[in-house]
Amino acid sequence: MTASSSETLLAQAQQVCKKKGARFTKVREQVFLLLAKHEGAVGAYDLLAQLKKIDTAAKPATIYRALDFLSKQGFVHKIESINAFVMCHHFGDCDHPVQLLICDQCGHVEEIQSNNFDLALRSMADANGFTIIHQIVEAHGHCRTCNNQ
Amino acid sequence: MTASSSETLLAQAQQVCKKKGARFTKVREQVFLLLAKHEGAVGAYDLLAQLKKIDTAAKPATIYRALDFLSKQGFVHKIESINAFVMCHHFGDCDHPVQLLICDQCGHVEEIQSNNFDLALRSMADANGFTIIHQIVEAHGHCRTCNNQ
DNA sequence: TGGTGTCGTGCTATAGAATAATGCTACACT
DNA sequence: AGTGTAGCATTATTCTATAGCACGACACCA
Repeated sequence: MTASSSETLLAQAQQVCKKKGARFTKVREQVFLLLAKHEGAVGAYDLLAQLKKIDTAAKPATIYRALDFLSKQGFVHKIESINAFVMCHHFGDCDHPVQLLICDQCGHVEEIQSNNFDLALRSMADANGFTIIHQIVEAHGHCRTCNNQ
Repeated sequence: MTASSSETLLAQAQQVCKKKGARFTKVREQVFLLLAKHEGAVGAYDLLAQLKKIDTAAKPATIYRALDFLSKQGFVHKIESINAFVMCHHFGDCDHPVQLLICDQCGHVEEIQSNNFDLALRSMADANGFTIIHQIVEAHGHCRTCNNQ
């Protein structure tokens, strides 16, 4: 993730927030940028360490609140299986359910979208009388690059 | 989960271990039984508290090692999104990928199986040159019972 | 029957992840 | 300027998970 493209992302995010009337405060922007600049997933405390470099007063709650906000806006996703966070590059129209491919070798995270997949899961749930509110789909394995080595 | 059916499960698990030459030790059995008797998901430290009643020397590592073993045998599944563990009732033939429906209201966990679903995920991964080793599919929402209330 | 290696365990400590509770502050709206 | 909501700082604490090391049990083979 280059600096310029993270600036672009930031601008987009600012637009989205403005439209929704959400307050994109300084801390939230800082955390957003840290995530945008970071290739792949980052742990909350890693982020905290980075944030502390520019804001010495930062504490765990600082990070978690920011991440909470960013998640709600759909800017970042939490990866439950590794307790880490990753920037979402499709936001704006980002209510979509998320499916993640996580490379255990290089740490790369690929976000994919499949309505079919979502439908399949929902219909299975339906058959059980179950109503889905939130779904977590995370596949671990080896990415293309690592496969070819 | 009644006592008798957990005994039945235990017997089945013992069979499986014998066949594979895996050592189903006392600690592992105790944890297995605790899980079998527990309806729904349990946290590791909850389990630890229960285990301590029959084995005062038990420590976190005791539980985690046992859970690790039981997971590898396919007897229990970890629910990544809530950091908890749940007994699998299909073992024996339990190499199957797991899909879980987790009721956020009553805590009930339903395990479902769909080869189609698995195939859909794999083909999507394939399209990205990604090889899946392990998959996590967890849907949160409301179960049939809670929906009808 | 004793030697040897592997696997399991006990134990201590510590790392890592997340939230609770409280009171203060900044900002938007009127 | 007044008021309410949302955000924030701070401290402490809870919950989750693993590292590292020494000891013991057991299987296997000679």
